Formats: sequence, structure tokens, C-alpha cells
Amino acid sequence: MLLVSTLRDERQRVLAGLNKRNLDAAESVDRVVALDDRRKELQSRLDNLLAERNSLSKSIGELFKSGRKDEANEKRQRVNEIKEQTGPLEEELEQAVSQLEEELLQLPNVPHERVPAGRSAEDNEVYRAHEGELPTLGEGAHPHWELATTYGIFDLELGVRTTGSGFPVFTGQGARLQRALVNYFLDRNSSAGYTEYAPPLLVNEDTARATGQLPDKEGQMYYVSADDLYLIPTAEVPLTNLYRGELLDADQLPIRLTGYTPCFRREAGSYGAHVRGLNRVHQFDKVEIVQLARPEESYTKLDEMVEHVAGLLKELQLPFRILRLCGGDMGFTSAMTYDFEVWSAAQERWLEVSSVSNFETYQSNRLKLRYRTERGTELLHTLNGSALALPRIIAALLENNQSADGILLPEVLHGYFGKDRLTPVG
RNA sequence: GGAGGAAUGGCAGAGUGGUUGAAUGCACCGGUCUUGAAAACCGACGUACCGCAAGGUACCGGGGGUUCGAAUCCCUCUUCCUCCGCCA
Repeated sequence: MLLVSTLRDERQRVLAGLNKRNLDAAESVDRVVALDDRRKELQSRLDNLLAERNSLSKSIGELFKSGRKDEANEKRQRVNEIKEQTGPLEEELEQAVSQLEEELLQLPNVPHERVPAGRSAEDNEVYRAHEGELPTLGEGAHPHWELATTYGIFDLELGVRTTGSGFPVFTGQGARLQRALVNYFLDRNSSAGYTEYAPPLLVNEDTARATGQLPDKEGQMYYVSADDLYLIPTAEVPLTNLYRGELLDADQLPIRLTGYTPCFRREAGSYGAHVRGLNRVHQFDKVEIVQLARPEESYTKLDEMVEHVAGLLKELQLPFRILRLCGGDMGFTSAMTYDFEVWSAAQERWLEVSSVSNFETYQSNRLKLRYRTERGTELLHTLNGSALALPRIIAALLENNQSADGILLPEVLHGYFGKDRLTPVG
């Protein structure tokens, strides 16, 4: 959630930024400021009345002690008059605050200065192109959903039997590969200074709201109505919320967290060739990294996270590129996002495997996540990124590494997997 | 699921209707002393909102109520602890 003070003090920058998201927010910003003016006015009127009530109450106590009952009763009368005014005023104030909040919730984060304007994925900036030639597989190369059958990696039909479409069942060496990747990612993240957590997979409404999944992505999440809980679409949600409401000391920063969780996404309404196999599923595994950083350091930390993820992909020896998302393609809560895409040689297209973002104070404002500075308290910046999302990594490993001798795994996985390659089944 | 108990500032822990935003201890910060450190002593020490400021308001798990006045009384919810039952 944006700060009202930002909307007031940096109106032009905010409007220009939101414009990169193809959003004309001038009216909305004006409404927010007007509502906030009203809020302040009501607040100070109410405070004055309460101050009068408090001082009258105090003197009533003293009058009673000294036995001057008549005077006390007179003042009691006056307090009752005040209370007739404070009641409605409190309601008005409450209403103004919730209207203000509702209005603020509609505004997405302001893109960073370096974020390009644009409408869709086509306008994203190639931040780091793949070096050299893209690998080609030639005739007879198979997409991963075909390899999955040959090698017994996962089974979509079994998923349909137990659950429905979009819930792959990983089998045999596929399940083992999954576990190998999770362990590899967690170990690498831990070595880089991220503390490992295993958070809940269901979260309450406050948690989903604080990181911005609500109200923006309501339809994306599975909702358990009997208990009023949401299945997490990403570990970002519980991990970032671990620090909700905290007031940290500067020397605790930055805080680095990592966690492996399944992720659940309803992904309503998208079917077709591009969602075959593992390209898009309702449940998938992901290892996430999160940082809570001082504002002045957050973009350095963002770069650090980008390099970390790039390091993982290099070790996996997958061809990849990094995009800087344009305003139109960026998530609601983000100020800057880098997407990582690996090249699928069999499908001849790029597959997104990681998204690394800086949310600046957009989440921390809802989280009430602050730290102490010499100047007082300040909101922290929150960042997160996938390191990494498994299904498309598996798809890319299968497709790019297929050979007459099986699917050859990068060296870094040999120890985790227990073998250097996947072999056909049956 | 049943029966009890508890929830107060960074921590510990007082406080059962009136100048208590909250005693005291510890921690932390500043200072005195010391060659330095420790000890001792002195001082400062919650957060948010309104206000140029002075100052004001709110907050003692959440919400509601009683009262001129609530950390303190009542209702309700949540969480934690103990015991019993059930269970991976």
C-alpha cells in the first residue's frame, strides 16, 4: 500500500510512475488526499472533545473527594453532553479511515525510475541476454511431456484421478529429481546467508492482505471456506509475514529467509498448447528467497538476489536470460521485477523460472514492518525471488539434456540425485 | 473434544475504578569515576495519530459494554499453559 505522504509530497513522480502501468491515477490520488484531509480534521475534533472529557473527569474525582457533590454533578452533565458528540464523530472517523484504506488498496506500487513503460510482455527489456548461440536439438527432439512418459518422470493422468487436471504426480526418478533440486536449492540459499524456514501452507486473511495477494489476486488463491484460510500461492506470503508488525533494530538487517513450499494457484481460464505438461500447473514446488532490507540498500540487495539466482542457473547449465519487466507486465505490488527465463530447446521458447522483485515499502506499509533509525522509525523494504521454481526447471533439464544416453544431469545435481543421468523406464 | 489457569513496555514482573503510559529489576543508550574495563553513581529510555510548536489523543492479547472516569468491573473472541480424552 502506498503512503499518503508519498502521494502528497511526490504527486508528479507517483503519477508519472503509475502511467508506466498505463494507469491514470490523478483522480484517485486526489480522492486519497481529500479523504486523508477529512480524516485529520475529524481526528483533531475528536481529540479535542476527548481532552475536555478527560480533564472534566479528573476534576469530578477531586470534587467528590472533597465532598462538593453539586459541582461534580454539574460537570457530569457536561461530560454527558460531550459524549453525545463523540459517538457520531467516532463513527465518521472510522468510516473515513476505511474509505481511505479502500481507495489506497486500489493503487498499485509505483514502478522504479528505471522500469520501462509498456503494455505487455513484449515491452519487457532484455536486461541480460543469453550469451552465445541458443542450443538446438535437431530432428527427433521431444518436448518434456513426451519425455516424462519415456522416463517415468511424472504422470498427469494419475493427477486427474486423484485430484483434477493441473496436478501432476511425480513418479520414481522424477520424484527423486524433485527432491534433489529442492535440497540443492536450499543448500545453496543457506550458504548464501538465507535462514531456512518451513512455514505453514495455509494462511489467514491478514497475512494474504499484507503481502498484497488480497484484494488484488483473490481469484488466484485456493480458499478453504470452512476455516477461512488460503492455500499459499508462493512461500513469499508466509515468509514475509513472519515479520509482520515487528520493529527491528538496524543491526539485525538485512534479514534473509529461504523456504521450500508447494505453491497452489488456481490459474483460472488458461488452457492450450502453452500450458501443456509442466508449463503451467495448479500445484508446484518452489524454493523462495526473501530479504528485509534498509531502504538505502534494497536495490543493492535486489542485484545480489539476481546474481544469486543467475548463479544457480549457471550451475544447472541451463541457457537463460534476464528480463526487466515493463510497467504493464509487472505485478501489482512490485516496484521493480526481474524475470528469469530458461530456454526450452524442444519447445523453442523461453520459460519463466524465477521472478525477483523489490517491493520497496508497498508490503511493509501493510505489514507494519519497521526498523529504528537515528531519525526515528522507518518502513523497511521487502524483496523476494524464486530460487527456484521446480516444474519448468525440470522441463528444461529434460528437454535440453536429452541424448541417446539418457537425460544427462548437470554435475551439481549428481550427488543430490545419486546418479549422473535419468534413464528410460520400461 | 472436556476441565481449569493465564495474556501488562525489549525481557522479567507489580498494579482490582480516579493525576498509572503504567512501580520495580534487568537489558540497552548517554555521562561521572578509572590508565582501560568492571563495579558504583547520575541521567535518558514504548508506539501510532493530530499539531509549526506548546501540547493533545489512543494503545496494558482483539472486539464490544458499564461508568463522569477502566490495565483494573461485565460480555465475547483469539492465543498460550496445565490436566484428561482422541490421534499422525
